[in-house]
Amino acid sequence: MAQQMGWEAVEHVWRKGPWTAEEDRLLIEYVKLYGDGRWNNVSRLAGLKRNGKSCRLRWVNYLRPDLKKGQITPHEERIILDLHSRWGNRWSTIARSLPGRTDNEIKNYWRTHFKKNGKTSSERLKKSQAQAQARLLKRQLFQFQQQQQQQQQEDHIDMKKIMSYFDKESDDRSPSFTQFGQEYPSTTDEQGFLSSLINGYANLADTSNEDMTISIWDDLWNLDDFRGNNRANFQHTNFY
DNA sequence: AAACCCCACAACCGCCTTAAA
DNA sequence: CTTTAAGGCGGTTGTGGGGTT
Repeated sequence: MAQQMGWEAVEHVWRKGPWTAEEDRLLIEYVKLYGDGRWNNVSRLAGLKRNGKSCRLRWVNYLRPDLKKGQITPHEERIILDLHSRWGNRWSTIARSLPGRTDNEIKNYWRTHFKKNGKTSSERLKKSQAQAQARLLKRQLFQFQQQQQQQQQEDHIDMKKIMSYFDKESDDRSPSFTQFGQEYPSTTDEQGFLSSLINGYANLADTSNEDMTISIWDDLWNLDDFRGNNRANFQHTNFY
């Protein structure tokens, strides 16, 4: 074909589509011999008619031995929801918190289980997002409280003060971190993040759907854990 | 039985960043 | 400093299997 058209210089017509067992075997063999990397060498050294990108993707998303097989667990799902509420579609960032899961897997999971639900039931999606947001906010507030308690209790800050701030009907909700004490979060990014959480709480508190609000906060109390060793304290911490 | 639809996930594409030459 | 190859990332599409009509 190439010769017929005078394209002798064309070296490869890369194979595309689903990988065969034989191709997988060749790729695994290549990684055994040369390590993972230099993916553009695979076709030459392993005899695979796949381009480097395709090989890398196949290895990273499917063949890597440290991949976790099987369904996403409820615990992993909560992590995905939490982190997605924090980071948005930064799938690789989210994947770093889920050992053995790939960004592609998490991305697909999110799209099929949550984004799709939004099409058929926007309420369900909103609730899911609100749940994740509320969960994250609560965690942050709890951690904040813990930190403050460790810092010599000099400011006598407690969560009731914070929550009374949130509960104000005032429009004056622009968060001022000095109200919560000093130096948390420590970076500008984190300050922005916590600021958004505070606004998020305000939105939750403003929701007109009382059932949804109750449901969201009910769910919070039923979390298995967000970190096992904090659970007991967490359950006895009244954030209202 | 066959046509159609839906879902889950694998794979590709294009763009961006990084590192090496 | 510039160029280029390689890798990484997020969005999108393709594919196969199972269920429904």
